[in-house]
Amino acid sequence: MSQKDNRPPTIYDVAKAAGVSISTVSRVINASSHVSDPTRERIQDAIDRLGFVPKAEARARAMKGFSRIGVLTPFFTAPAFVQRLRGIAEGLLSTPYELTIFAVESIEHLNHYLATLPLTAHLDGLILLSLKVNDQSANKLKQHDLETVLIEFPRPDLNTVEIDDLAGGEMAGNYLADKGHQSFGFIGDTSELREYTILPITQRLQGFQKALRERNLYLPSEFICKAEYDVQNAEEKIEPILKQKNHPTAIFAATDLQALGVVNKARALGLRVPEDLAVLGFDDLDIAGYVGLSTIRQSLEESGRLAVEILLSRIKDPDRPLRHVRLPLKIIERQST
Amino acid sequence: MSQKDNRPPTIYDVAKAAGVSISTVSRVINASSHVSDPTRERIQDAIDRLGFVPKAEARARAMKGFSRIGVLTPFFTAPAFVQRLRGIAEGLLSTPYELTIFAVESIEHLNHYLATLPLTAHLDGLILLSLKVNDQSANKLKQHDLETVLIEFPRPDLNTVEIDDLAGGEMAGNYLADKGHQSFGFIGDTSELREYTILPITQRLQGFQKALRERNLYLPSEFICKAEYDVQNAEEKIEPILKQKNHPTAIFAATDLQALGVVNKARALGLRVPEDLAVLGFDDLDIAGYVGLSTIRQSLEESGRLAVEILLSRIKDPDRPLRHVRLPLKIIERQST
DNA sequence: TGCTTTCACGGAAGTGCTTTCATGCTCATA
DNA sequence: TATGAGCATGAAAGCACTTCCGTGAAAGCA
Repeated sequence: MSQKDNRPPTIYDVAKAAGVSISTVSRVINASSHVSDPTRERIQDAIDRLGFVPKAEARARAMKGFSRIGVLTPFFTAPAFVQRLRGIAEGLLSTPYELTIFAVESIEHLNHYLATLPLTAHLDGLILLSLKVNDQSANKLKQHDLETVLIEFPRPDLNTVEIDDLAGGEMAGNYLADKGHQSFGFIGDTSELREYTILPITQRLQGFQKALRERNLYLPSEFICKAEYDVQNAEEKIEPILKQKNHPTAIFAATDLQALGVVNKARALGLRVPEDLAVLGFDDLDIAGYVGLSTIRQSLEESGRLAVEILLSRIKDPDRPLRHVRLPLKIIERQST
Repeated sequence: MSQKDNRPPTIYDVAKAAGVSISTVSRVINASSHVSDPTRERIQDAIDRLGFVPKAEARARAMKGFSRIGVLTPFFTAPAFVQRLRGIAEGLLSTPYELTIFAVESIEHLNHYLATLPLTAHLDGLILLSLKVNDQSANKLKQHDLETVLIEFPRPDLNTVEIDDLAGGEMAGNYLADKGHQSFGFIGDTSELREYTILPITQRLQGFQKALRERNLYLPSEFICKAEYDVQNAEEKIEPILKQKNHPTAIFAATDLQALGVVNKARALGLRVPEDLAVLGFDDLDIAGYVGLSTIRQSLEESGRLAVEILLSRIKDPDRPLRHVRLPLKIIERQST
């Protein structure tokens, strides 16, 4: 019995017990591969037998960062956030970084997070999804050297991943006009509910109007409609418009969920989609593919992956310049137009 | 400028700034005597100025009462996991607990997590989503006193939240038979792809068959169909069945995504849903509501909330007995049946 | 004045871990 | 047969501290 008195076992004891070097033990404790199965097993065995627990303090010392990246997200009720999150998780998959999610549910909550996370959360990096960052918070982040990437919120002094909502609106207008439509409608969501998120429907609408205007087409204000970000509410709000005898023949919805509501209601009213009514969404959620909705793809997963990429590259080398990536948009034509 | 870039200051930085050796700084930090007053003051000054916090201490503090709960999930590609996660996040919202997500992508990966997380992750609790836990891993969890809740995997020695898939299948059978159907089909997913997850379609199928048998109805094996967990693949796989002249009039899909594929394909083939073909799904994903799919609700969010509740109550009082909750299922009738 | 104490302080050796680099090994390729 | 690619492994160099030991100078005592 070569037990070291009654002191807690160290990695050396484990190594000796398993007949390997401490490096190899460290490898099996951490995710690293490059350890053969039999060896790994022997080591696991020794760990269990000795009741070895790595001392957190020693680890902290030896390790560079915390291996933690945090994501601040409006409470993920919306599919768009989920898909972005998926991209983030995917990007982090082959890295040693942990993914910790902080759900934001009010603007105070957000600002509280932004004030305290850099100090107490022990993060190497932070990604914010569609959240407003004011000057004060931004300074705090920079002051504490917490690398940050903003998705879907512009800020010259922080890394950002954005899309061009105005251009997206224009694409929609041009696309529908090219299809020969003459009368249009728009449905967007009322984002006033949440002051801390931004859902830039206004810009999408402006782009849409701009494209139409340039072709001498017109979007009547009575065909502009706002609804909550939700299928059912969109169904209700669009109903009076679709019931008019000369309803628009093409509707651009600022989000896929609302586009789906429009399609549902149209069908329920006996309108054929796309023959009687073309519907174009925005986002390209998974669900758009499932139900054959034409839409403008904004590469949600990609935005997450990209944010991770930017974050990790800056963590690795803080001297890299800030990046402001604008993701391309693309019309995905399916069966609703 | 002798600034150490952006890295947090170390004891060396303080020593240099105060013009002393690190030993002396260490003495000051640890309140040891044998330091002259002027020197002590100079050092304190430097400490304050640099905002020095001993790293190990910081780490230890961070990990002390961790307030961290981890979720192991098959890489959240499937909406069902997302909804469970949503329930978990919701349950954690008003608590001081952080939510850290560990995405599992292979069985080795899972077992590695199970072997090392109890040691190094500093978690107060762990929730596993639809993941297989073997005896060895379970022992490890218990041995390290890591409170654990399993969702959708049965184990008498750990807390569990489950549903009764067999009963769910029976509900489907009874429901469709009550509607007067005489000929049935089934589509389920091939979960062989991922040995680490469990998608208990077999039981759903068995329950379905059982209910039908008890009414002297029959599910022909040529109408049992397996597809990947995916809308498009379901569309493809169900096509030959729907094309037969006496195709079934009711199809039970073991998951909503596949149900949706069936509905899509049926419509594409000119069949009316539900007049010519009734389709019943399983899960009640958000999307089921969006597209009017009848389904069997398994309260995905609720499973997450419940898991959190169980976990927190056991963390608070480890003497509470293990819990094995079985969530009720409910038929949600919409437009596809 | 000479000698021991005392005490502030620096040097350097641990501490328990991670990580980089070097090495030998086995296969597959030229 | 030479070559190298890939991988499991060990040796050793950190990491950010603590602590032990030793030194020189001031202080105390005769």
